[in-house]
Amino acid sequence: MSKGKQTRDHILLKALSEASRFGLEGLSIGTLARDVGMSKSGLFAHFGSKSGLQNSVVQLASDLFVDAVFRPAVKLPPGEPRVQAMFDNWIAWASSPTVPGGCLFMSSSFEFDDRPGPVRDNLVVQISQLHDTLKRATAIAIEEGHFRSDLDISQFAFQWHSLMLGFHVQARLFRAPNANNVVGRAFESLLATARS
Amino acid sequence: MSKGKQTRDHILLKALSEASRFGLEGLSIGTLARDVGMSKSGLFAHFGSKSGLQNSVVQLASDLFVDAVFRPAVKLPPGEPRVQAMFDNWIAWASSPTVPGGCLFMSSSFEFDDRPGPVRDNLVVQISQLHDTLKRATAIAIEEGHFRSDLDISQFAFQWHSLMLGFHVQARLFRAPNANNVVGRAFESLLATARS
DNA sequence: TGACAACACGAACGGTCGTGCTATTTTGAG
DNA sequence: CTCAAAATAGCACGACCGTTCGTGTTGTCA
Repeated sequence: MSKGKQTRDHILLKALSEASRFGLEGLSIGTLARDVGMSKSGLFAHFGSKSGLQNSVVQLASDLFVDAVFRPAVKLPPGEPRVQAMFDNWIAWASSPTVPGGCLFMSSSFEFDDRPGPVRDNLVVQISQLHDTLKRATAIAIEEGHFRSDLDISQFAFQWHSLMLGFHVQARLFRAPNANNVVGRAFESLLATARS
Repeated sequence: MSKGKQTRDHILLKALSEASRFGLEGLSIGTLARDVGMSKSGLFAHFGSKSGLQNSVVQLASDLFVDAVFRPAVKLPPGEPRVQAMFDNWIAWASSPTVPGGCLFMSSSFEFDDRPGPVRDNLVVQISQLHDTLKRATAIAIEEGHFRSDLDISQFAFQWHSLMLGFHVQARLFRAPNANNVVGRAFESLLATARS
């Protein structure tokens, strides 16, 4: 890997960490440059603009999310085991030191819902893909006979996604120590209504 | 009402509108002053600091929320009717022109979860009260015999709250036209699991 | 090793940020 | 009508914002 890509990756990892805490808009090129120990202009040249930096962070977040949440899950038997693994991995990812402020897609969903532009567009694409993967996993669980055949897939994915948002609020805003248990029980009861 | 209070209220209403779109941190004293047609320093004097302005906006949001969501609901018969009314009113509030960016507490929960300070503290208090009111309404529905006596109140409130967050994402990020229907069905199915 | 591209730097730009001051205007009570 | 108090404006500040430019330094490959 060339020197440039190495630096770029180093910057982005730090930027993702910052963005998870203070938002994508909270990213500051000057502060970020100081944190990684280089000049503002040197860092800036890697991305061309602030929105370029933000989009790169979103891309990295997406890649790491897939690696941490989805990819390990598909190694398990199809159907409910995969669904359960995706849920568990997602919770674990949201508590990973890579994103000390929690899953970037959770906070960014609210930060950019009313900020038109390329970053918002990119976020919508990435989060839609995420949401679609949830639906696909649900569909497979139906095919495998684990879930009811008349289960509404969109409805299930929506409730699943909602629970993850609720978890974020309990864990990060309220700092509730039992947030993991609460969301776990809620998901289990969601599973119960879905089983055949 | 004195002239000062009048101006203050006018400022805060506009500030709430802005904050619902771009976040409490996205508020800018200069921009806000231009919008309401007064000088930066004149506006500033009303709040003493930016966090003073932010806290005042949170307070206003809380007052208006109670007026729009909770107060009309308690005029209904206690129990499930009130729960249902709170849900409906909350959805309506999130689409009200007063908050063109949606319910402020939804977005602020994610914006300030990692920003220590007086604004975060204030938000935690207000949103906790909100959450407690959900729990109280649930408890009453149990007392009235509408809900199962062994229903876990915290669990119910958590799932309720989560659905509202999910609704925000569907409606505002994805701009899903059927967001109201989706969340409505989800809440109905949540009610179904809670009934005795 | 020499040459060229890739990379990083420092300085500066026009703006906006929140926040102090001091004046001036406006308000409302006696 | 008067006059103190309240409200607003004007101006300036230091800091930081994203961005541009010209120049040096460093890595990469022939």
